Amino acid sequence: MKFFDQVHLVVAQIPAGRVATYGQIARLLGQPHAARTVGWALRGVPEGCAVPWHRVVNASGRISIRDRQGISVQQQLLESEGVVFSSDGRIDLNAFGWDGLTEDEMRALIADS
DNA sequence: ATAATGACTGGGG
DNA sequence: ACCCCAGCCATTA
Repeated sequence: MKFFDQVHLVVAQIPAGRVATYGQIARLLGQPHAARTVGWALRGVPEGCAVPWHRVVNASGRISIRDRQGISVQQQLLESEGVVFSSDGRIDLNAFGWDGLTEDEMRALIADS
């Protein structure tokens, strides 16, 4: 299984109303320095795909998309799930951050496919 | 096989 | 707290 697929698998575990960071996903997959690659993996997620790509933001609680279009789209999706953005466009990770998965849960997840 | 490409990060200034 | 910069890494536009 490719790294990208594993990324999609993990991201699919993030519950609505919660957010994770690129680095966090990378660490869960045992590649603590592949945060950029995680972003790359999400960039190509098709529109109707089940992967909740919008629930991933950067370590400072901000949206990392380049164009304004995408930013508003992601922010809108998150707000519709109850995630609150501060006036400067930041999310309080202490309040909305995802706990992640235990090592056991991770093993079970990667086991299939 | 090589080089280029980022939706990243942590540390320093 | 903010900006800049040097690592980092799977994939291949």
